[in-house]
Amino acid sequence: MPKAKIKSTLDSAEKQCQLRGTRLTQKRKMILKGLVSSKHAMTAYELVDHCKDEWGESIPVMSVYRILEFLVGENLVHKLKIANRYVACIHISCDHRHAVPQFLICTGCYRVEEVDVGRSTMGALKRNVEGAGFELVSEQIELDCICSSCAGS
Amino acid sequence: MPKAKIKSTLDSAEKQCQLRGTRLTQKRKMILKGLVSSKHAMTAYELVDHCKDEWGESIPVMSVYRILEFLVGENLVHKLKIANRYVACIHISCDHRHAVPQFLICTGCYRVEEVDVGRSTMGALKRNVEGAGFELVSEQIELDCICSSCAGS
DNA sequence: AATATAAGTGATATGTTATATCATTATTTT
DNA sequence: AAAATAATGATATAACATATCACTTATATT
Repeated sequence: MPKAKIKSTLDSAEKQCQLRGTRLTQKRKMILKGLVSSKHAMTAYELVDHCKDEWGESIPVMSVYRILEFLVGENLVHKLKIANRYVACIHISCDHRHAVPQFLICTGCYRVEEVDVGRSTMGALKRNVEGAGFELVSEQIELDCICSSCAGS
Repeated sequence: MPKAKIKSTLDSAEKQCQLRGTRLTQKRKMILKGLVSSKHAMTAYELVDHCKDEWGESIPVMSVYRILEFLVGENLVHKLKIANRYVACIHISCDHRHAVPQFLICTGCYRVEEVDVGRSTMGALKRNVEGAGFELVSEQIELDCICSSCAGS
């Protein structure tokens, strides 16, 4: 991802936080930057290492988890539960509210693509949920895949 | 689940293993029984406790993980990755191959319902996968929900 | 039946992911 | 500046999972 795009994404994130009256602190920005810069979903511990290696910053893992929790709450980051990893939301720059996300997660390298689930598709899944007397808590589809690069090797 | 149904399910599982030339040993049967008897998805450690409490059997957690791996391989048990838990397949008794499963997982009590995803719905999700140059590895949809009983309280 | 082979299980250690709790520091409000 | 609130650090531990080697049980071969 080009530097300029990263910067504008972080600026956009900051603006969104300001609007909501929350603060994108330096540490939070750093974690978000780590995720925005990566095509791959990362664990909290990998982010600790990344901050140390890339910027010489030692952030305790507890803080990273808290920061991730904050970023998820601000809709800037998604937690991928099937992988126990985190990715930046691809919609940070385009302010608008996005549709239900479908995450394609490479089980080889954890590269992630985020696409939109169509309304009718989501409707069908939701009808199954309601038909069983359940309520959907988290509107997010995660699928174990392999990316072209991992499939080729 | 009524005792008779549990027994017939285990018998069916045993038969399927025989056909494939694999063995449903006593320990494996015990773990499967634990899952078949439960409406709730369970962790490996919970199964250790269950075997101890219910049948006075001490099974090391390492063995439980191995047994779960076996049972998943035999399509008798599903691993729910978003919950780090396991559930018995609902199709053990009805020999036939089932469609792509959609798991509705209560985040409150881990009660699970397994339903079928419609062909067209799955087709739409798959097109998204292929459109991004990925390949689906595991045909299984898991959704975080709340069950009626947990929603009521 | 005795032996060889393979499959299954036990024991031990350790790795990975995540949370609880209390202390400290930084920011905002009064 | 003091008080209140928010954020972070430090430490400990819980929860989930795998690696490896030893031992036992079941199956196949002689």
